[in-house]
Amino acid sequence: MTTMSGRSELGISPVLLQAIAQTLTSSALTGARDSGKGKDSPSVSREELLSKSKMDNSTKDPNSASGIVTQLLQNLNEPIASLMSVQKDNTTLQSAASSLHQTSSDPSHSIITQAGLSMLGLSDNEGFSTSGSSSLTSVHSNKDLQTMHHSNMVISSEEISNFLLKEEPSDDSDVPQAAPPPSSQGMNTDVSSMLTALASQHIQQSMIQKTNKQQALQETLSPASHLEQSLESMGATTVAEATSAVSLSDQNRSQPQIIIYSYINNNNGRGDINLPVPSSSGNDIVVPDSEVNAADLQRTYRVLLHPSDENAVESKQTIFPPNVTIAHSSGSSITPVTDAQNTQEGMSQPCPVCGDKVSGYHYGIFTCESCKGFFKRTVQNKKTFVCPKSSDCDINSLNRKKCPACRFKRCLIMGMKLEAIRQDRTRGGRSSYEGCGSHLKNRMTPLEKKLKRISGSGDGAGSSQDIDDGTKSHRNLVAILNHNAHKQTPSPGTPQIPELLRDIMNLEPLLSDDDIPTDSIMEGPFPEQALYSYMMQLAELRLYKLVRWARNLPQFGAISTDDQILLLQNCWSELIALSLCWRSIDTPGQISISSTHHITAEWAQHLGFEEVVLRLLSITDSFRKLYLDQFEYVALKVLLLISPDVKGLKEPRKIREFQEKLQEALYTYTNSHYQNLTHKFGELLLRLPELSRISFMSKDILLKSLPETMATCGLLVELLKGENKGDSDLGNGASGSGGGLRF
DNA sequence: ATAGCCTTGATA
DNA sequence: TATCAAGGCTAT
Repeated sequence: MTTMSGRSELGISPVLLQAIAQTLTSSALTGARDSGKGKDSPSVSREELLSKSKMDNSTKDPNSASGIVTQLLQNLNEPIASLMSVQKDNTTLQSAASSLHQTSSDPSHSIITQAGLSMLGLSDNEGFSTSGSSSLTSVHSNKDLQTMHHSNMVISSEEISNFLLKEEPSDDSDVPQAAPPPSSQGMNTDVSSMLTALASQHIQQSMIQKTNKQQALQETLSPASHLEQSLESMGATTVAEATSAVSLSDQNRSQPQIIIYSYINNNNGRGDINLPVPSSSGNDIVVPDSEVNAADLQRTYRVLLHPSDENAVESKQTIFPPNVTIAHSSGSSITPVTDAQNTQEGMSQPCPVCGDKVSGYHYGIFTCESCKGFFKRTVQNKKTFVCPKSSDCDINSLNRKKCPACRFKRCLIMGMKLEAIRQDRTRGGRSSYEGCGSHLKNRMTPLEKKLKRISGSGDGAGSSQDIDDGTKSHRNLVAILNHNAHKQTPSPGTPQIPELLRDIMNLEPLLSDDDIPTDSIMEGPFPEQALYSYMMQLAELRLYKLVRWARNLPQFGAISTDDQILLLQNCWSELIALSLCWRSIDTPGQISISSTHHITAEWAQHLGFEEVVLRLLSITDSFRKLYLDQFEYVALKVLLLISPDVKGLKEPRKIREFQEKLQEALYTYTNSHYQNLTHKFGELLLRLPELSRISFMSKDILLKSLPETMATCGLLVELLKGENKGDSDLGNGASGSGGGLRF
């Protein structure tokens, strides 16, 4: 019934229109690297829109879509405008602080909502502490606090403290004096230090609660309650990977530190921990045969990895043991670790490949002497191995000779680096491949040392900009598989990647979280309320990025604006769900909502959305087993967007054509790159309906936990309400202003 | 082929 | 100059 443009039919809300109008008319490629194509989108300039709209106003129904666009374009002082600016200046705190007043006062309510947001990938990618997340902790560095100190705050400290104290009036007394981070000394009257102090207390409390719960649960799963014991009991080998703490002074922006444990489990039991490789499909990892030299192997590896290196945040390389609480003595910080400690830690762990005694840092990880030699021989001599079984052999120091295929696979999974093998075989010297010294990258400042001393625990192993180093498991496997396919295709040189896919890939930087502010209140633990408010702001930002990304997609600009809007309305949550899966591809058992935050099913259960997380985990598993790679991932995203069957499209045919091109590109790519995975293309497409189900469930949860006070602000809320419009007439009626989206 | 030990050489 | 992560050598 909604086949024509115009507000009465489309029912596009002003907020969404404004958002889209802004993003569609702004110089959209800012922040993106040159796509090389310079494809200027055919959309009209803002001036054009404005002048056109003026005419429209005088001659047409002011309720027409373009009329509304005009109004919105002329009236840019809405919340959206300020949100847009958050990316560029430091008013984040201001926005967040002002939102504090709007937040529901029901803490549990907010927790759920916040978690829901996180699940949808709407939280910040870096530096946020979803308070109480058991997988990680955050630290306040001196720098963070200074940044906070200098932030442009418009809200008074009194206001914030009143708010916070009002939220949790009685709890504070229960908390043992969780001192504010020592680095806050001298600023005790600041808002920042006050927030930090409060945050410490809050987070400590929730950590205590969660630890108890998780321990209880964990003990039902395994008799051990401690990390090491637990992993050992599962037959797992632990390895301290990336045991480097953040060298905050070396970074432009600080990140919370996280404890990273790479682990592997041979039991494959209950889906708790899985090898990030298929065990059922029987796809052996086969090292290139003797016609292919090591240089080829490495070249392939690089070719595949290069594009997403730009966008490293998309694929996390850390694996957290699920269902494990990492205990630390203080709720507010973990401890920087010295080089010596890192080395010591690495040396004291068993070899991650076979469990033997570690002899040193070899090819990117700490391994034993034999696995070092094995990896070297294998790569240098271009060995080809095929597992006689199902590619999931157990590898230990006793049987490691039995199956070199699985041993080598495990080397790669654990993060041994092909590029560490020197092609020229020169001896001596230091290597320079990326991550070669990731265990030595800590240079603690005196203040960090102080922090460490005070927090007094040495179990923290952080990772900074090298977060992507180490276990490049999925990528490595994909690289090898890909290489194997190339071997069969005697076409030398770079693999053919359809231009369309390459163009799409070039837009990925638009979705990166690089420009999301990481310095201010969201650093470190923070009370749920403020965190939630701030996350709402970030949620908005991510949705804007989505719009901007879509707008720059090849051919998307040729679609009429109304159709663009419909398509975006239709798929935004699926896109977020899919990106969550991609983020989580290397964290089996966990959904990585950001580079630093991971949700286990258990935690999700605690917060009431276990079902969604389980489904996400399941679909992520299947992507992993299918060796989904980055080109396929971006193609799937666009396929989600370009769906000609959306109701109300003006030009479904045009959209269908685009869809067909895309489908063909993906088909070509997948079939040529994965010749031994003949079912891959179809399997990938078959995941999309499930993604829709997941996103529907997520939206439902989010909507139900949406505080009343948030009812009027933001694109996210607009979209959510639009979803709900059909069932309950939440929005305003036929001609209300700023109501829900109607379809 | 494996794995323990040796040699090398750029870097801190 | 000490370190340490590369490659080399060789008994098994």
